[in-house]
Amino acid sequence: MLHPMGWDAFGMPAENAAIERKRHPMEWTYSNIEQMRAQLKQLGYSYDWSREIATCDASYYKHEQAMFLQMLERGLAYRKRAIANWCEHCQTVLANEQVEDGQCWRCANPVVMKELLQWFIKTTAYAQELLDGHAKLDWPSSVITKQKNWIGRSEGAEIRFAFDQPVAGEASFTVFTTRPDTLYGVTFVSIAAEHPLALELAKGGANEAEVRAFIERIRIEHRTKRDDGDVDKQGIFTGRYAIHPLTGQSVPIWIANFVLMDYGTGAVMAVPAHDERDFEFARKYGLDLKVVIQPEGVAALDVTTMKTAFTDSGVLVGSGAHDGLPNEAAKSAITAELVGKSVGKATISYRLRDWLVSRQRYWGSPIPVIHCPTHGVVPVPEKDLPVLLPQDVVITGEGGSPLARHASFVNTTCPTCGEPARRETDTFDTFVESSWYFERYTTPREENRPVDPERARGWLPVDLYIGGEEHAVMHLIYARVWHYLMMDLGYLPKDTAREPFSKLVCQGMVCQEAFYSTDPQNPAHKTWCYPEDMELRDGKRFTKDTGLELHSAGVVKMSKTKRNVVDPDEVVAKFGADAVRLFVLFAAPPEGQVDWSEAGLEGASRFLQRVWRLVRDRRDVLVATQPFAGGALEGAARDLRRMTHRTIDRVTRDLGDRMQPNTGIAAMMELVNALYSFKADGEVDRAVVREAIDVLISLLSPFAPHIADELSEALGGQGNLLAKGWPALDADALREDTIELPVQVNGKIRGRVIVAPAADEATVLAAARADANVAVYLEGKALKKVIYVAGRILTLVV
RNA sequence: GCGAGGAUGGCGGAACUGGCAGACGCGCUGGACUUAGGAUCCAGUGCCGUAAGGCGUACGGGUUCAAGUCCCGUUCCUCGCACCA
Repeated sequence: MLHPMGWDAFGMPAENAAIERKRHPMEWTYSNIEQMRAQLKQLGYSYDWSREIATCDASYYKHEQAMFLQMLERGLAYRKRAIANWCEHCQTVLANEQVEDGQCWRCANPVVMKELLQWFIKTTAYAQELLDGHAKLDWPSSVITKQKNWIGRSEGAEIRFAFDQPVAGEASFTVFTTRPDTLYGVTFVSIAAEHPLALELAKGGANEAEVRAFIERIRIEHRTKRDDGDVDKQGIFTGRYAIHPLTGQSVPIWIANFVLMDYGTGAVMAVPAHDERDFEFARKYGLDLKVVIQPEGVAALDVTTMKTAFTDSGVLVGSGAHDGLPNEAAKSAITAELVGKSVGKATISYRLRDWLVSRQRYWGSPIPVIHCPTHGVVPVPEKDLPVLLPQDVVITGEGGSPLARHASFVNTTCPTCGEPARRETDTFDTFVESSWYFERYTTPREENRPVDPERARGWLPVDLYIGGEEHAVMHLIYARVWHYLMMDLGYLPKDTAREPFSKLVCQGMVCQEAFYSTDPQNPAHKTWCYPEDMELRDGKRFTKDTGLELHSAGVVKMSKTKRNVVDPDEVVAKFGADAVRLFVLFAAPPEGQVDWSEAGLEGASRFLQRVWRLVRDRRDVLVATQPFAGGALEGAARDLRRMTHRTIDRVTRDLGDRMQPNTGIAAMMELVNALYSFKADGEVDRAVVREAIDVLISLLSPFAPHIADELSEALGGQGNLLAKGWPALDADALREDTIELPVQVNGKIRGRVIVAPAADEATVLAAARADANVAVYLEGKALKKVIYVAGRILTLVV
């Protein structure tokens, strides 16, 4: 088993700390690692620290630089212009979550959309494989669904429309549609403002200036306002027409703000009678509608009275030879007609975009390319890797990337011609590091390649991957793609498991109620308050320092920002690592959220103390007693031993396939309760108790390793408990002589009878009739039906 | 709007394939021991009822001898996507 730990250490938190605290990201990062490593060790996790990695170490990131160069060579990574959030004041690109109400999170200046040359990895090449791979995965269905939506496969057709006259040398353009069945209902076409031909269409026309202004406005507004969801539909007529590929009619070409350039072909055929967006647009601008699908069994649609587009299924009308066809069948029929006339074809479109991996930031792995005035983009030769991130920089957060101002980093020579050249100053998105760290864990000290292929294949795939559901799409898509890429680039053998994560469990967060106060001068600004800085007055909470009233933000994920955190060092000092571990495991099933509670923690601690006293109070007797070795038992001793072995069974399954440690802990608590109730009387009884306690200690050790080791030693155990192995289940001990069987009459429990577990129906029925209370309900009635589920229930119907 | 998941005592949660709803813990109530108890131990704790008994797994219906579990509809909550043609 491989149970490694490491540090995803590049990225914004360190860079922000550098800006705010005037500390170097490297120093800040490594001091955090030190502290967190100590905390994890204190909690007693069984990590293999010999495999520890930190992604900000050049010995790690140099391999992703090498892999990226391979991708570049094979065309799986490339550079193109793309639109990004840009703060003019800070001269930097912002992530979407750094844009607040259209303003920069740091300087509150407006954020604009700017086109920059950016680096991409071709995730779209794997769109279909990402979907097909889902069949092999034992993952939560919610995660699979999210990935499917993210990838967004849709089947449809590409259809070529000719221009009335060539535009910039082009005779035609192509649209993508999922509704070829509505093709005869096209009354206009819409193209994106970013479409290369958008401006060309208007050139020389009467309203060229207007169209130009419209395009400029939409290009800037387009993305920033998309978050609002409900942006008004806007468009402008280009003055030009397209020729319908089947009817030959002329339809006007519009530019519309809701058409996206980076999906499909950036142009759509508009069928306002059968598409909500086109309907809204057509009504706004007074464009024609044409009905080509009629619903069956209701009044015919009338374009003059329609209040909404008709998007359900029906039968084709006004569609030439296709009239009368159900619209589903018409999709392929019309596509076939298009193919026959060489003006279209069936195609599949995906929402998934290529992965933008460049960031104009300091704290990340440099992208290993050089820009030469003569030779353009030149990869850094592999022998020159890694491109080290320079340490001697000043980070202010303003004026763009510090790397761009670092002369000795930027100024270099072209590997091809040796002339002066400029080094790329963008760094990788941190999702790059997290996309292959699990591969690296298999052989973390390989010097000259990312992994040792044979050994990596041996370890992979990851049998059980545990992570938060927030990684459902981005990380878990990128990591799958990177694994495919490593296989396809030859870093892993061809027979390596194609999917990197077999089973995925999304664990819940640790949560606690968070409180904030608002400044009367500036009510929008929340100041979060630590629990120790609060005081209670008249049932309300106030801050100790400013005296402002506090408001609850509810029970939310612990975060330093919201100050609803607990210091692991403090709780470990107070309750011990074992109690903390036990509490977290007991409070909820793994996928559920844990609400932090001091009372719950005390409960866990109380249980451990109960176990401790159980051993301490009987220590001398226990040490002098050998555990029960087998043989006949009766009465309470037999019951206790059955309980012991049932607990082995339950805990084993709860830690295994069921993956429900909370119920396993409950089982151990029941065993402890039974041990407290048991009165040991005589040698055999004591042997059974000794066995039960030995078992309890072993079962407890994965949950509370420190106390388990301590107790084992107190009872004369030698060495590590782990070496002793897991307790063996004695199936014989589980057997019961008699059971209490509930008896129902007409669906209600009316009595219980004591019978042998395998008693036959006649015996059980006789016993039931003999039960006084059952007899009351059977009195004077004919027995219509008897249902006997052996070992479970007897139901009588009268 | 679309998609996914969920709703069980005062609280966190159990209940494995339809078969005794509420395991275990927290909290609460009473008692014991104690100078003391926020330690420990014992008892109780879904709701109504003195009891017998009745009612109970968001709400309304259905299938079944039997439903927290299966089916249909409704409400609410959480998450994701949100002009993707």
